[in-house]
Amino acid sequence: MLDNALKEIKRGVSEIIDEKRIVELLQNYFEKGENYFVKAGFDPTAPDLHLGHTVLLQKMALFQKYGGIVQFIIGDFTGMIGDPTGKNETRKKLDRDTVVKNAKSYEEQVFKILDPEKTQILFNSSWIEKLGSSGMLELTTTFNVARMLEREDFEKRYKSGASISISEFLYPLLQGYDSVAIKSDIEMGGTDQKFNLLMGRHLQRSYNVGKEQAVVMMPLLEGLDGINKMSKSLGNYIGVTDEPNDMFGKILSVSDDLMWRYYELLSSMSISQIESLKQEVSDGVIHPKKAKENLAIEIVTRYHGVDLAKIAKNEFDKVHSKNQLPSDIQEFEIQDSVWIAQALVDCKIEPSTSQARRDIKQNAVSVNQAKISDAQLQLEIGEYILQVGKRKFAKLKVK
RNA sequence: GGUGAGAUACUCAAGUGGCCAACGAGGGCAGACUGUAAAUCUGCUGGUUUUUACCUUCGAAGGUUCGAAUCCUUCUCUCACCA
Repeated sequence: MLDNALKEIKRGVSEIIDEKRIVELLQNYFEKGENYFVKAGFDPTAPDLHLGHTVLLQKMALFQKYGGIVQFIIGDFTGMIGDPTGKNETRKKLDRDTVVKNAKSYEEQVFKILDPEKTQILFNSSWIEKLGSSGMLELTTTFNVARMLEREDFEKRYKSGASISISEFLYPLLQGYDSVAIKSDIEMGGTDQKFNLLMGRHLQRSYNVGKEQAVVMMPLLEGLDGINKMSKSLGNYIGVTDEPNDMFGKILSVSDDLMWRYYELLSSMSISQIESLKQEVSDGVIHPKKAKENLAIEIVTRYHGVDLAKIAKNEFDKVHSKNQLPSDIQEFEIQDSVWIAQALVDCKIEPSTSQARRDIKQNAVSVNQAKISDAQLQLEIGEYILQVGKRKFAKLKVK
């Protein structure tokens, strides 16, 4: 029982610090039914979760299955500083309404994975603001600059002479102080958070909390490009609120290699099942596309339900495999006859008439399923299906 | 505080009076090929129904010039070295 739980927990993790402690917690749960706290911190802005975040969330959900109470911390105070990356400037404090609104939005997304019954949503301003200036000062005495500079990001910037703001030193300290305030038993985060996560242990010791949190680090999921980590700013992400069709298409567009990575970190299939699937694919028994489809269905089902997932699959086959039109095309209406390039812009499938001209020249534009080559074409009164490339469609009615 | 260097399109980065809507790379888009991809090859990548043309763009504002991303002045911001 315990062995199995531990094995499940260790799946896909990149590093665990103080595994003994986790075993202890699990043991207490199995023997005495005791719960424990699992902490994870999130930025208060833009609650737009993508599958990269869900790697962490799914692991948190697993802890919930084995007695963990998740402490979901919204860093509304630390958000003002911003996690040091060198680029972040001090940000404005979000007003209460915005914070509350963002928190709501987090809940909607997060509870697709986490069990609401076993989740506490907490705001770190509620205890950090109580610290006051003397408390803050006390906090700074627990650590020294030399060690702070060990943090990879600081070290690089220090060596290269780039600027490091004093306030940035406060970020790891305050985030670590969260662990003191809420007495977490385990803290979870991405591998890039190692320094901050360890800070929690350090501060729990300094403040005599009576326990030191174990740390579980999850790898950063690669984005659709297969190279960079998944992030919104790089545009290589699959959002948990993406439409079923988009979500399905994005997963299917992932490379074959990356597919296995996604299987490991996102699928609920066991490692051994994945291994045998992998074998079957390399033996040619199962087509890689089939394997990818199954993954896509599993993930879309998780966020949208089985019915929409099936529809998304059919839709994808229709458009990409059979080259038919999607069933749901946006419709537009225009008065009088229009120039084709202008029509494409008006239907929002081209950004400018210049771009439209180029695409027509490149044989990328179809009207009613037939490629066109005349950039001067006028659309007279009637109904048209316009298409640019493989993915952009619009239905146009000219009156 | 002093001295020096720099700011060019989505990003990096050439260009130092006209041949510049601006080399090159990455990214993106499109075509071919596919399994949906990836890889590969090819084309495009500021805007505009004057498309072998016109308009706007090289940190900002002025100026010199027939002509400025390029020269001059001021300003803003970044960076380096010294104190």
